[in-house]
Amino acid sequence: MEEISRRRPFFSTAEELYEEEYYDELLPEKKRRLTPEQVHSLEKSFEIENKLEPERKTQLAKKLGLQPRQVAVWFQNRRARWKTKQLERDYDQLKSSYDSLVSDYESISKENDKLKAEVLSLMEKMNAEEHPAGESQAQHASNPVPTDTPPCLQLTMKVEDRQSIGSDGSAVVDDDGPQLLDSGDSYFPSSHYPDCVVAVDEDDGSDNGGSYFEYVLPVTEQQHHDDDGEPIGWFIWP
DNA sequence: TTGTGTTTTATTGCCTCC
DNA sequence: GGAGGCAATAAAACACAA
Repeated sequence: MEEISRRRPFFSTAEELYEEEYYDELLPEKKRRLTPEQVHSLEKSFEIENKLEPERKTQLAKKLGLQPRQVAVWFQNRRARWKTKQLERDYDQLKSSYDSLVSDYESISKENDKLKAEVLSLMEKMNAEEHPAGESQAQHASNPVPTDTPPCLQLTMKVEDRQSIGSDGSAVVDDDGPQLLDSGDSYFPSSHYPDCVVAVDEDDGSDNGGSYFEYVLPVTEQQHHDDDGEPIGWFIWP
């Protein structure tokens, strides 16, 4: 390349080794740090343009009293340092974005849990109003699901049971219950429960790769249907 | 003073572009 | 095929604690 060969010859005699002038002159192979002025000038030039055209390289080298090769090497190393710093900056930025997303997710998740609890409590309250205490105490004691509970509500309870016993995400809602017919995105066998609307949470957070029924709710006569007559949208509670 | 970690300068080898 | 860029690496220079 353009580098002038400045390799130091082997010293043949001790005299040569100790000859001050000779040593100083022929030692450039030994690394010399650039002066602060040289570095400052190179930095300024780098700020303007981090790539070096041959003409600029020659000019800079002449101006700073360096070999063009040294200038080229300095730019090379400077680009490498810049790249490293840039990677660190990118990493920090991504990390803070990620942290912020996690925080958002956590607060939304809490809000979601709160709303779920609210829905369940309202459902229980409604159930209690429909079936006042004492109406069928014995039955309630032995079976938490009243026989006259609408099919949708019964299924809801089964689903809750499935969740509470820590199912591993099997596609079967209940061993004795209806097998799931839908091989698509939802596990809900809607053909078995034509009067129900299902709110499905696609990701239950358990990483089991499946969906489960958050809520299964009966639909009133004011329900909305799509063109095929299937119930759509959220339920309207009676 | 010395051992050790970091920074800076320089080399090597490979790759791409003209 | 030569020039120049980059990644990996070596080695000198430097900083700093013990």
